[in-house]
Amino acid sequence: MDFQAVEEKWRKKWLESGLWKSKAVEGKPKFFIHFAYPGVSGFLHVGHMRGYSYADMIARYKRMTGFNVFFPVGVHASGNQAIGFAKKVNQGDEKWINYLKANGASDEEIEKMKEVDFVVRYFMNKYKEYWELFGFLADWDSLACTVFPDYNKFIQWQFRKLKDKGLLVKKPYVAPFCPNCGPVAIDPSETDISKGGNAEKQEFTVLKFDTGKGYYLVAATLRPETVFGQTNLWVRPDVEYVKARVGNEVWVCSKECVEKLKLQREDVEDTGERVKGEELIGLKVIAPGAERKIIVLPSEFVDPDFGTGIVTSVPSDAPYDYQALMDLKKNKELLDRYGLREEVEALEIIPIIRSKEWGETPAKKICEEMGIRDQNDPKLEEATKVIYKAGFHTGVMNENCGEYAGMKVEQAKEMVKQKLIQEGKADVMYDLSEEVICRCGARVLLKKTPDQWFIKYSDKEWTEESKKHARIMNILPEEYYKNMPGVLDWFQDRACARLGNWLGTKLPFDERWTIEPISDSTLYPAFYVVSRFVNTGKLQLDELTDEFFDYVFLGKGSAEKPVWEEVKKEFEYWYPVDINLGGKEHKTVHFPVYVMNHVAILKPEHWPKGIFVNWFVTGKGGKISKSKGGASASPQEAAAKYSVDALRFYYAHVASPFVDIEWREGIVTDYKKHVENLVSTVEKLSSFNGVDFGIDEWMNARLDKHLREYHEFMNEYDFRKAINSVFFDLLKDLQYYEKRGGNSRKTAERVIEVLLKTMAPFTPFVCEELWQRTGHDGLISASEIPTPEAVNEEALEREEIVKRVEEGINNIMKITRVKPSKITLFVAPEWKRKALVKALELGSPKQVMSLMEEFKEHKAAAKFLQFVSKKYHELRKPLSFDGELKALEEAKDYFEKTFNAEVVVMNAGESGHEKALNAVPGKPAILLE
RNA sequence: GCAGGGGUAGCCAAGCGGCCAACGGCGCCAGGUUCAGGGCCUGGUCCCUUAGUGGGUUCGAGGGUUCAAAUCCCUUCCCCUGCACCA
Repeated sequence: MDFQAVEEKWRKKWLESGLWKSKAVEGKPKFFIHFAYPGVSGFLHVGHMRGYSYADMIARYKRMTGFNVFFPVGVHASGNQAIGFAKKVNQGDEKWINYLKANGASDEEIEKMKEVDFVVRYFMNKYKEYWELFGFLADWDSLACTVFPDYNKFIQWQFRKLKDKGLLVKKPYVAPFCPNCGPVAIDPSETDISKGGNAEKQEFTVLKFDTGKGYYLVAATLRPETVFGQTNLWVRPDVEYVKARVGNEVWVCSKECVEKLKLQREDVEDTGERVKGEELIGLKVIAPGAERKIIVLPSEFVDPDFGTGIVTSVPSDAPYDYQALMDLKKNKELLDRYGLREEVEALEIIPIIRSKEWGETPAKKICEEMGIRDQNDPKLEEATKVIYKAGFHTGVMNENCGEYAGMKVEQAKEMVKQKLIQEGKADVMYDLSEEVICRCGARVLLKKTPDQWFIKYSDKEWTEESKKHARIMNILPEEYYKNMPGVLDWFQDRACARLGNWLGTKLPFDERWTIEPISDSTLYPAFYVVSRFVNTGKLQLDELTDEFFDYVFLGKGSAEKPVWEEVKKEFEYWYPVDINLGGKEHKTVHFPVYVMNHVAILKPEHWPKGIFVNWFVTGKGGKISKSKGGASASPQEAAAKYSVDALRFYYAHVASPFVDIEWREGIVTDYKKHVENLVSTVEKLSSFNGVDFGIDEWMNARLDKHLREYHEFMNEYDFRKAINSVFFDLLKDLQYYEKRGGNSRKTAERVIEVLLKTMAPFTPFVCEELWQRTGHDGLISASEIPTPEAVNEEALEREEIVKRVEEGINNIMKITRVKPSKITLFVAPEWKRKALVKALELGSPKQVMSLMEEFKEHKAAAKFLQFVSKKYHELRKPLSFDGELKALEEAKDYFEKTFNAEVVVMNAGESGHEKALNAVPGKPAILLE
């Protein structure tokens, strides 16, 4: 079969059919599903298609089981990604342009991508193409984009609602900031930045050391509790330090530090005075907390770009300090130059914290253990981490730490810091743990915004209400359901808007601010209903007033135009959302705010009903990155290579949606074979032309069983199990059916119907094609999946007996290497059945042997009851003697043909043969001769 | 650190109190198929035993609950993910 041609054909037919269009139908059950729309972030790869495909599968299944389905899609373009892309094209960034070309962008398109608007439209259309390629029956009329004016109006309405409810607050905030681009996000995927994705914002305690000369030396530390062990200060002799006015004090620190401080507080001013590090050496200053005079010493490891450029030395607990001190003590020449020999030689380590593992002078211990060479040894970084961690969790403050003596470091840390700040001996500053460079090339620093807008997710009542609702939601997987209340509790206020030039919606009451990408994507499923009306020209942009949204979403006011009424009806029909599907990356970001915003703004009957979280497709050893990903994992290439059906089949079946899967070409190839197998199976079935006989009863019972299981599993969205039943198990059954001589046309037709319809949600193209080829009219996608008849359990059990006998004969033949000419099957006599039933009624194997009394007249009674007792939990109520006999008699021809031997069936009770005693109800004894 | 998830046979991966020596796939072994193009089918794949429905040792490690544990509880080791102006 030419899969690509078939796909093309049905894509077109589906589009023409309008099956994807959604309209409220009074009285018909509805199903609203969507996935968290992708951000404009480059081309997608096969990994992204996994989750999206799940949404389409569910939508298709629901559509084929009597639901009216709404499956809208959208694109998220807020933020600065598209801006960045346009900038790259403008700059002629070769890497980026090659990437665009490799993914099929034409020269004209690339030229046009100098415009941000075009970038957005280009990728939006691209994403839509992927979805169409994969056969989605999505409501294309509802397509929404977060930077389009209609969407903006909706978001502005939403933010006015939040503000009215007092859920927007302003407070100071410190965040990464680029001097050119404004606020940036630091995350490992490095969307906004080009370097430093793993940097963390750290809060330093700035210790102020009084020089007695009208200015302070300042040192930043992450370990304020170690102030008691300070022995000296470190400065770099070659660095020129700055005297800066901070409030009404004068601080001495590095130039870089002044720049950072300026971003974090308003009262910083460079006095223009400079002081060389050298000049500070030998100075005596008062160490805050320790309250004693310590000396300023030279060192090499101090980085003017980190902290304040001056370091307080705690050689007991800081490996760098310890090593620098040791180095200095050895360096007589240097000491003599500064005339510090005596004082430095007299410096002693002051133990202040003790821990089980590292004792009282951890820095010394670890430096010795790790064999640190000198203060420039890179291993010091690691040593510092180890000691910091151990000290923080297991450390206890020593007696020489005043009121903190005996206290755990974990506790003391914060208390010491607070006290120092209170007493005016310390302050706070923020710095990044490593260098961060913006996409534009500038250095990213931390900046304080005094009046940052936040959404007040910390609100107690709101959180509680949301948690309460989450409990009645259908959240998959189960672990996430259990986790959701915790996530909602953990979710604190979120900065929701940023200054500067970003794509997105302006805050309606303060247009300097652009709403940040997460915050403008919380209530948007509601907007899909509206966007359909806008896209089809039934609503004009200027009609999207607050009154309109109030009326449609909240039922407030009255319809100014008839179309308002219509939109409202649609909204009320489709809402709430049945499933919001998204990747696991949304677990602690999008989903909680999605729930909370619904709870805050909409009526309870419109709060979301379900969340479905899917995991990723990874490359070898990591994520397939869409920005770095090659064309090999592109949806188009994969589709051409394996067929879309094979890919969808792969997603649905290869593993649970709730685990990561590794993209392996060989595995996908297997699924392509399975699709081919589906085709050939249906072709074969079409040629069946016989009539029903015994085995058809079994085949039909199996079909019913598979159908029943299929629907059960699909209701839990367990695609893998559903497919196992209705595809893999069914094909096995079919093989067996043929082996047993089945060839009924009627049965074959039923198999075809069940197979194609149940598989249609997963492999829609090939099912549609085969449906047509087997002479059916209409779209299979628009048909109903059959529901099962009552399963004929007895027919199933009869065949199980036949299978057991066949297996038994094979076993015995193999072991004995006997090729029998006569096979005798001994059917367990009636009394054994009676005994078995009675035993099962006892409910436990314990008392089984007490039945001995009743059956003692039978020679095999003891042996049989022992067997029953032992296998108690495996045994089930047996078929009647006649039923078993019938099964074997019917299969007699089959056995004779298979084993080429005479087959005799008889009542074990009427045979004197020793083997006959082994007969068990449902499992005849076998004699080969 | 805080929060969450996980460790199952050579590998991937189901199972989550009895029907489990443990689904399925890959790999490997044997056999079949007038079979040559990343085929298909049958059987085997922890050890032993055997005219089949039997025994022993397994599900990171160590304890415990139970008539019964891969499955529940405790302790312990190891791995992964998230931690917020990122979608």
